[in-house]
Amino acid sequence: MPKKKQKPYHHGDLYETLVKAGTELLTEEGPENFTLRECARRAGVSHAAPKNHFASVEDLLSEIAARGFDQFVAALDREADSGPSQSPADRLIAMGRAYVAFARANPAVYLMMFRHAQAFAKSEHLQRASHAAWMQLETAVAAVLGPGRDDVAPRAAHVWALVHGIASLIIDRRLHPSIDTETVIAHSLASLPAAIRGLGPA
Amino acid sequence: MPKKKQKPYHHGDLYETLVKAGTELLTEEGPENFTLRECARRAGVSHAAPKNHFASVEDLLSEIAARGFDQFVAALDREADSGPSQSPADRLIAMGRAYVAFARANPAVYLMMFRHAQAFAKSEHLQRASHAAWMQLETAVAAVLGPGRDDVAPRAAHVWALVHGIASLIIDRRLHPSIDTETVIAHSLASLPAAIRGLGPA
DNA sequence: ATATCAATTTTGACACTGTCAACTTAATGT
DNA sequence: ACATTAAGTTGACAGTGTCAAAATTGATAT
Repeated sequence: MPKKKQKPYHHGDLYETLVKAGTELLTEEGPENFTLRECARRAGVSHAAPKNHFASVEDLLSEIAARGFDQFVAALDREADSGPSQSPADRLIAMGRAYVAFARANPAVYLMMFRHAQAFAKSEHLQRASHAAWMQLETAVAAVLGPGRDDVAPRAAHVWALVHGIASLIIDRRLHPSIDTETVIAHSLASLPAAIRGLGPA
Repeated sequence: MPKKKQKPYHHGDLYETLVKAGTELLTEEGPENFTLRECARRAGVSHAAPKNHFASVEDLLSEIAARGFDQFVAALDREADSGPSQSPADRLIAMGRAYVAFARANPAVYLMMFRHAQAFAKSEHLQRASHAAWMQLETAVAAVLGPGRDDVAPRAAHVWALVHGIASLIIDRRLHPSIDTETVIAHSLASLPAAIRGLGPA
């Protein structure tokens, strides 16, 4: 668990500086080239200085991921209500579009946000922020389903899986270049409301 | 590009031994703890011996991923025709179930199969095997859609995104423990045929 | 104001890693 | 039989995360 921000001593505010430098390094050089020592270099301190604020490199990445979730939730909230229509289905689709857009705009941070569970267990901030994102999704899905449904959670998981899958395939460049990304996003999201409502007792 | 398998010299067949040792190391210790030197150790050779067969650690991982794709395609083919029904929709759902099952059974290898695009460009085997998996999916989706559709590719991408998303969320333990995994899989896959067919000119 | 004290940072070290060059060993072809 | 080439070993280099000890800095108490 990273220490809480204290009063600035020598450096000023190394904790925040490291988070900022780390985020920049991550987005500029990619997750593969992320290095704690390079973060320290960019922050202008020695290689072992981060130890006082982050017990390990994982802790720094967890904090970066947690802040990614904060921005993520804010972005989805913003976009959900920005469209012309206000129907729950349209809101859900708008959120899905914002979800994928966020992932494409911040691929490296997005990857950190959805890494192995191990990092999640150790960071309170990350757990909290991640939970907030889930609640946001569950609420939107519940609105589409209407009252009296007992399967909100699995349906929300369905939505999450689809948008997460689209985002992941795009980020990792798994889709063949001949496939139009925007079409995939539009078609897939459009089918979502009907898909989660279910098609009767078939 | 890794060299082709030759006749055994000193070791016997180090190429194959390294692939096997690497796969075991990957599944036993996870991607984070994968090390070329540990592969060499397990193969009983010196730390630099792999250099003769794999120019870099990425090349070994690419070969492991390529073989994962081979098994993957075989497993999906097997499962697609194993069910009682033979309708295209049921076949697609069976393939989806097999997809997720494979990912859960081989999480580490699965991750390597869908990692950075960079590795894909360098390995012919990986490119070929990955392409075969895509063709397999496109064929199954085309059967569900029926003839005369010009949107097979984006619909196939939709299917891929959903199953990849489900598999990824499960592997990374992102779903809350209170959510029943099997229900999510069953519900999500069940909605797939109707979702990709589209719901008419709504 | 000065001395104390604790938080912060630096220095140096350790055990790792991937990769490379040079050397040694083994197998093959002629 | 011997030269050639492939395969494996040894040793090195730069770089990493983490740790312990030392040094430095700012705040605090006297």
